[in-house]
Amino acid sequence: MHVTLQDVAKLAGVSTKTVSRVVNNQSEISQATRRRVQAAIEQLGYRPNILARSLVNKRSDTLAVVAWGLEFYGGPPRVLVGIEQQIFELGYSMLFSLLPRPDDTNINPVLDAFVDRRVDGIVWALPEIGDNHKWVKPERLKSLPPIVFVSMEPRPGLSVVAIDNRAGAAQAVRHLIDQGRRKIGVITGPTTWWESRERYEGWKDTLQCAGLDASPSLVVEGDWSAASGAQGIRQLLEQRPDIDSVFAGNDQMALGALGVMHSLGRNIPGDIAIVGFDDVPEAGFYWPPLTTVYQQLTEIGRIAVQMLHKLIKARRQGQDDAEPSTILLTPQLVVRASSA
Amino acid sequence: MHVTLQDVAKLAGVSTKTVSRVVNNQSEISQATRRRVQAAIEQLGYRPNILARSLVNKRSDTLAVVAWGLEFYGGPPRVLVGIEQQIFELGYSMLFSLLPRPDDTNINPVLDAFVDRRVDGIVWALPEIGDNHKWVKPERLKSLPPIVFVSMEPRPGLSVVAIDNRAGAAQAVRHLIDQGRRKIGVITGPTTWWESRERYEGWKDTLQCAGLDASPSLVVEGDWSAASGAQGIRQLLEQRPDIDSVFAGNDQMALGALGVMHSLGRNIPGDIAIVGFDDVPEAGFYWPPLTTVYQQLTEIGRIAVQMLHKLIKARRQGQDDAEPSTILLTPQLVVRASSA
DNA sequence: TTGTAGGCGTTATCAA
DNA sequence: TTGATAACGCCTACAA
Repeated sequence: MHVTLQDVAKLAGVSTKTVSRVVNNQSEISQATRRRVQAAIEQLGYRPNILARSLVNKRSDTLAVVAWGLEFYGGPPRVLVGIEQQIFELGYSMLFSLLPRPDDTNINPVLDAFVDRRVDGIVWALPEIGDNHKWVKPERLKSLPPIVFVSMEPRPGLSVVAIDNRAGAAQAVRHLIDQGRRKIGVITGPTTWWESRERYEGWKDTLQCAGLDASPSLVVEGDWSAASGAQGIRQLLEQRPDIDSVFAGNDQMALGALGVMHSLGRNIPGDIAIVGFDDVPEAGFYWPPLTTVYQQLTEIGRIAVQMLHKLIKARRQGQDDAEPSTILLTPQLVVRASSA
Repeated sequence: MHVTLQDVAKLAGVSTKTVSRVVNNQSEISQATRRRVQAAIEQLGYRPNILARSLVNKRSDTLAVVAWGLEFYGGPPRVLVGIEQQIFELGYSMLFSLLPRPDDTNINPVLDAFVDRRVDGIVWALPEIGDNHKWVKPERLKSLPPIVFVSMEPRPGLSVVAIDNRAGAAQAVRHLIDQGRRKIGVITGPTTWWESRERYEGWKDTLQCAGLDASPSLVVEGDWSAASGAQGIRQLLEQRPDIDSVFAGNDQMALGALGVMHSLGRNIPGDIAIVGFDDVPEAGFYWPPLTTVYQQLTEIGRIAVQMLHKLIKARRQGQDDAEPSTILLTPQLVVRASSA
């Protein structure tokens, strides 16, 4: 079926090892034979069997990636693009898996599939929700290739890349305060999500430091969807008719809030200022254009793969796993008309 | 490093072949030895090396997927989710690649990487743009595993799954006509895109059949972005101040158009009705909620993989490639306030 | 029911 | 500079 080294060797009148050397640009080979072999390779359309190579080399040059939620909002795809680009640029292939649910704790089948295929490393790009990180234990990690976690709460001994959600939320709230707002409500994502809690804490800390009200009546919980944002702001207005601004945990919920304001005939930002989080590509075209917090998600993906690459190289050199590190990127506020 | 069949065999006091039988649930084995072997497997934490297995079986149980544009709009991620789910459910692993540019004609490195890894099949999930399908020739395909194309113009001899964009656009325009609109402009995607041309043709055919104006002054070309939608409607209003509605080639461009209408103080749908295409999750929360065309993108992904699976099985049984087929899914109009 | 021998396609070792 | 031989981990054929 497929052309093999043997076929090429036979045609070129050399040994398989010689062909192998040509294929891998190894050591010195006489120009003459090299050319002869190369001609044979092209004539036969030879392509090396990476599986066989991996078997003997004990490395698959493949990285595994686990993700979730590509279809629901804009974040995961952007992270994935960064991951894929960096994987490709480093010469790896990418094995890809989605979890059916983000808080799935039944992750062993996924991990086993990766191990069975002898991937060189794993990028775990799932949000931290509830207990879904509990499987990460030293004894389990020992039987796995190096792993880098994306968007998980940093923990000693683990390699983690994440956005500093707290700092991002603080920027957003600080901006509202600077605009003269004093009654600042918040629509959080699900409190089971670490990222969501961080954004909430950023809201709370900033208000408290400024000596402003951060009481529970200013807080409602959404589920990231625009519908929950709409529901959320209705509830907020009921609890606290005096609010002058709202910080939403993501752009979708902010969008839902905008819609409710329109249908109530309220003016934005005149009556109420609204700020989101994420800076989805459309945010600048919402009505009014949405002030939000831009996250370097593609960069996060790239950095995660770079870290992983280092861990892999380190383990190969017998360094008993290079010191794991944590990288937190600080997002950037993007001011638009919904708040100014 | 890794536990092998040999290790298990030694511990259980049997031959490697016996262990292999247990691992693969093969033929009859005495309960006694089976249990003994299984105990050894668990004790050692044995995991089969799929690479070695693939080498001898001449099948990797891996499907390759090529995509593009995950970060720009909502379509590709939804297709990808369907692809991944179906791949997983059929017991394959998924090798994943993104192209840096969708109209890249330099696809040989990508294909080679797949062939080198002996993938069992390929899902080519790239939009058809310009000449980017020209590499698909019988002689090239012969040296490749089975391929299914997603969102490409159907061609004899190829397996293609796509949305019937023309029918979708026709539904949208027909709806506008039914609402009493008579001067219906269109903001198309890039005309280099097959999908975009199809939607344009749907617009044109429907208007012509209804005896309405479909002249070039009613047409502007965007690039799928919200910004181009904004630019597009400005240009349309200049060319044809008399338009009473606009069909946008996707939801992003429709969103851009909505924004311009707001800033001009025009009423939607009173002054101008607007219809999009895609039904992104947020479309129902745009202001006003956007009438648009829902595409079964996840379904497209699943169907593509199912077709691929059949092609693979057929080729294994020596059927000289099962008859390739084309599947066109008809999208569904979703009526919201922007047009009614 | 179980085991032995051989090979899948590649690379490393070590000798020529 | 080249080549024979032995792995890598698994599975199939054929025996026992």
